[in-house]
Amino acid sequence: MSRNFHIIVSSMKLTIDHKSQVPLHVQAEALLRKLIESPEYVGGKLLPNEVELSKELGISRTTLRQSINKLVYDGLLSRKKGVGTKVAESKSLSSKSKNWMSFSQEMSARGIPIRNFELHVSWVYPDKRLAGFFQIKEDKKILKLVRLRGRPEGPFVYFESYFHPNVGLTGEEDYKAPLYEMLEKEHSVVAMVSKEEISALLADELIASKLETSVGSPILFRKRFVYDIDERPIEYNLGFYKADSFVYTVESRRE
Amino acid sequence: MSRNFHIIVSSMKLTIDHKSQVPLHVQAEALLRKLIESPEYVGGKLLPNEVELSKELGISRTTLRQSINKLVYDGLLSRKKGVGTKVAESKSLSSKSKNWMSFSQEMSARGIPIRNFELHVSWVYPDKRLAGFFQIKEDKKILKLVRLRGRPEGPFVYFESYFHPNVGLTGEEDYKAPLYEMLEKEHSVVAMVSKEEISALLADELIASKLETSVGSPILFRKRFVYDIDERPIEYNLGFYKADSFVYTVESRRE
DNA sequence: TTCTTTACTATGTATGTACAAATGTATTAT
DNA sequence: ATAATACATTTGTACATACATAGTAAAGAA
Repeated sequence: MSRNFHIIVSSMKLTIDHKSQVPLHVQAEALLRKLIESPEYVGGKLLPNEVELSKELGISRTTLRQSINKLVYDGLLSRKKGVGTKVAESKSLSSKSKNWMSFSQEMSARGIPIRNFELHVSWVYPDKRLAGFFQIKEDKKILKLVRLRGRPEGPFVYFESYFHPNVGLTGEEDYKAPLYEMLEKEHSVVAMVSKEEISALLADELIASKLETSVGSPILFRKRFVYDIDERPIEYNLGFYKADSFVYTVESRRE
Repeated sequence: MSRNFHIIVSSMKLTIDHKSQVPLHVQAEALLRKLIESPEYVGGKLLPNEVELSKELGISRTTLRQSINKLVYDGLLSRKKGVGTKVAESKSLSSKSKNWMSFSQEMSARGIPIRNFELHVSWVYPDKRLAGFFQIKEDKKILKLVRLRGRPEGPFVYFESYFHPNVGLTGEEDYKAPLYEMLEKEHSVVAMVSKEEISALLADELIASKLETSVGSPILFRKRFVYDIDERPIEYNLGFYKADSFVYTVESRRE
């Protein structure tokens, strides 16, 4: 007989599916992430102890600890020997940070009219890096979207985007409209988490010609990894910004 | 009979002491940190596999994995199933905005030793921009802090900081310690909000010479405005990062 | 050759177990 | 009352073990 392992918090039922392909410690981590959002625990109440919780979820204490460790490392939980585990007081400000916007939203928020200079849609084989990010095989084609956008006077950003096959894009969509809105309405894909890496580099010939600048001019380079609510990868995005016409802003607040 | 567990790399003998009070996984982590600094492994050579290595060190595979996991999380190692573990190619540093950390905290969290190459403290008249930000008159001197910091091998960031007079800095403080902690403890000033503008530029002569790179190389430029709990300005900070050794990361989550 | 199958290697996932150490609480002795 | 002691609780450390899965390479079939 197959039991159904779960935990109920704020009349919300969080379960672990032992038949799922998703590793148990990943499921447990996702579950804990939701758990610690609930008002019951943000107040500083201790979580159920590890032995209890592992029993409730039907996983071993070792596996559970694997998940907890990650959250501790991320600064979401804090533990004390002999006491217990609770939501960290300085619960990261990531959730509060408001920089979750699509390009068009970012621009219109600044009052800048957008123009699309180029737009190419194609199906390509992922390289190792992409296949790794999307967790797919390299012989499975994915949608590639290349966009050159900017102000009426001229382009200032060159995008290269790749999308996970499961997102269900056909390549026939209207890519002039805000992308994430379209994904949500037409494909029921909700972009939830975005991880970005920002660095600087010099324009090579391709980038320089696209952005109508000279080789060796400074470029703000942004890699963006977008995930849905279950931390599944949706989009891999490379953005090359002309540094003299774009500034990336971040606002963070300690809690 | 007590065996002596160790590993030899670059004629350096790294050992694990089973009689020590320090937990084995902590010792193993420290050992691996040294190990992966050696030229043998930075080249991309695979580390000994987990089963072998755990035997050599006289610890269980589980314990060893605990150490490796942490280094993977810190971005120092990368693993591939069926292949092995090696030093991550882009062993470049990154800054996680979500944790609201000072430079030294960011670095020490990643196990990177910091070195201060230069440190200059002076009192200067603010220019218009600074006076405007701090809401003070231009004839009121403010504290200027210039720092050149980086890894033992060489500097990778050049900071220019200015502080509001009301913060109460005398210029005699210990600026090698984490700055915001010191402000909080000794001057009861709590940094709360940080607004950052990130862009790219080319190294000019000053920056190039300080960062030991060439004129025209790509620099990640970060302006940082720091405010206290009442939104009063505390610090104005300019950071010039060598782009090839620093990546700025942002993680955001929609609510 | 070229493709397929097979074997091997290394990491990934998961469990069960045992004892250590820190903390808080209840009990007892002074 | 106060201090010392004992006990229960909870996380921390550590091990042995088993099987799953991805990647690589060698052997075999077309």
